[in-house]
Amino acid sequence: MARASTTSDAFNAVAEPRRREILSYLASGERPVGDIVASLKFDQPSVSKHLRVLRSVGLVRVRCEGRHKFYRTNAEAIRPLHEWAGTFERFWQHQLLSVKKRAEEQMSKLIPASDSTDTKEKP
Amino acid sequence: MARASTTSDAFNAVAEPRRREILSYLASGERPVGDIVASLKFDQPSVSKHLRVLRSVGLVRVRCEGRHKFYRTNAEAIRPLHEWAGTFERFWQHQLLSVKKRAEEQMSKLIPASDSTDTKEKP
DNA sequence: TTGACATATTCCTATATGAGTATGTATTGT
DNA sequence: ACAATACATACTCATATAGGAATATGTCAA
Repeated sequence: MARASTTSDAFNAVAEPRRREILSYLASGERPVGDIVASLKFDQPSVSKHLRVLRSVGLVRVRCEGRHKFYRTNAEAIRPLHEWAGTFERFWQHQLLSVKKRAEEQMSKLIPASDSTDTKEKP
Repeated sequence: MARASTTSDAFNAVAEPRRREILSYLASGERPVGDIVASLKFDQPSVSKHLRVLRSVGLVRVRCEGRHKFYRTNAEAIRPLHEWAGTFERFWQHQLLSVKKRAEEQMSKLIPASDSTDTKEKP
């Protein structure tokens, strides 16, 4: 089996760095395609194709006005990603604590008289 | 050009659903490969290959002990993903507010006498 | 209508999968 | 030494890109 389609979900869609750039660019407000091309310096067909992928998974929305199409990021669609990653937050916090604790233990070995915290000594 | 390698960064690595499952499974503590195979019901070679991808981008760590290899999720490596998605948080909050406001405006149209907030009327 | 402008689509190609199967490599127990 | 156990790697195959070039579609303006 090949890799899952880029249009299969937000995870696959944002795996492409240029699509992430486009999302960031469009986050603060809608812009016509030409602005993306001019600002990010990608080929126009490339931008169109990336937008198609992003649109297919709901990461961007379009508003047509004459010959312009205004795209904007649909931040809501990024939330599942944020939440999935967030389920690991307590683990990396735990890891940081462990690292801190080990560092402090090393400290106490090197400077046995000192406490492992940076609390001022009581005079 | 083809799609970027799955081993090019965490974004590409977690695009694969099975790899996300493995990461979640290994988040709470280290497990031997056999446990992953037994619990998630993937083929053993498939698990090994996914672990290889995850390891190459630092999403998992290994500890070898005899003929067992204990893998664990390195949550720290998921943080950049969480933070990237987090940069959109204020936008989706803004979107939710807009939706709420529009809904309330609709409400006031339907029930002109009522205020757009749920504040009790002063008697 | 005709031309200019803004976007989208098509065609091509090199490359990278992921699943399945078979096989290789350590390491342990007897 | 030998068999069993635990993982990793190699091979094949169907499929999905992403970029580049060329072209198509749609809309406005004179």
